[in-house]
Amino acid sequence: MVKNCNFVKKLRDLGLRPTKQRVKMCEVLFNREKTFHFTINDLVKMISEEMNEKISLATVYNTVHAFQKKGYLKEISINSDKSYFDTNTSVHHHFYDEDTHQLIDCDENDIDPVNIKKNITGKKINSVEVLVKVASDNQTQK
Amino acid sequence: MVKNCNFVKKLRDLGLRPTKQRVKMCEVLFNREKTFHFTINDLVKMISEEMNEKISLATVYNTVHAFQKKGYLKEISINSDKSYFDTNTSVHHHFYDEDTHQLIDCDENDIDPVNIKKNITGKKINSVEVLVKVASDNQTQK
DNA sequence: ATCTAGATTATAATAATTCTAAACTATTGA
DNA sequence: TCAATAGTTTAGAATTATTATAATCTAGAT
Repeated sequence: MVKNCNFVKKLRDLGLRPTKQRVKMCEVLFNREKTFHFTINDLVKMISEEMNEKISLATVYNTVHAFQKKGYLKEISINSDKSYFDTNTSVHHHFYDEDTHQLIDCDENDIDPVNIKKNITGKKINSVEVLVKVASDNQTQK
Repeated sequence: MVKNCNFVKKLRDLGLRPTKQRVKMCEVLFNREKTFHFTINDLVKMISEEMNEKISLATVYNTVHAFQKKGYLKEISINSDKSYFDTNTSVHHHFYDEDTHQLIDCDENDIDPVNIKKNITGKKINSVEVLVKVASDNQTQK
């Protein structure tokens, strides 16, 4: 458990002003045992459930993007009508359940390191993401 | 090069009525040497350039989704404001250039097979996609 | 305490996609 | 061959996620 004052420090270290909205969002996102996945909509709901006052939608977007840019959140590559974010910023991969639209973390034991043998001149690799799409075994392919 | 009549047969085999819109879209998508990536918007442009009459946007969406469902097109998992499709339906992976927003195919020599050691009970693996995000080497991380 | 750059906010704007319901057409079978 | 019909196409409206705007507010510096 990280205390509020630590979020203030953390935000300062990232070069972000520790406004009360940002600190609150840190609490909601990072003050927990386990990392998790969320959409902006999920987050807005979580915030309104844990708060008296609300945070404007625009601020939620701005702050999530600011956190992402600073490497404090990760965006996950799924083709979806909405964006998914992950509070687990370590290198790891995902299963995506096409029936329930749920994301499941892989840990390092689930997938062997991916060996990239191609490289593109003048470009550096920023990330390597594996997405394993799964669906119910018994249903016909939809 | 596949001739039109073959697209008619192909569509029938897939259980899709060979309407003139669908045949036209087959020509635009599959009547070429190389596979390629596109967004709906790209495709609409390509169609209008290659045709006198236009195909309604709704039909383009419907048909792309029908082709995808039948395995005649693949959707690529990128987080983006728009969906990317691929006429190459074989198992292969992608580089994504974050500077230019271009997708580049990997062939089987570029990335070793991904070894998935986890399995989720009752679920079967539908696809395994690797996305390698690259960006200019000399620029500061944005 | 005051100033100011950076943040927050409500709302409008944008853009991709889906929905709707009417018109159209490929196929079936009489 | 032709009418019936189920499946398609269509224009436009509706929906949804996201971004832009511009006024107000505030954290941090002086």
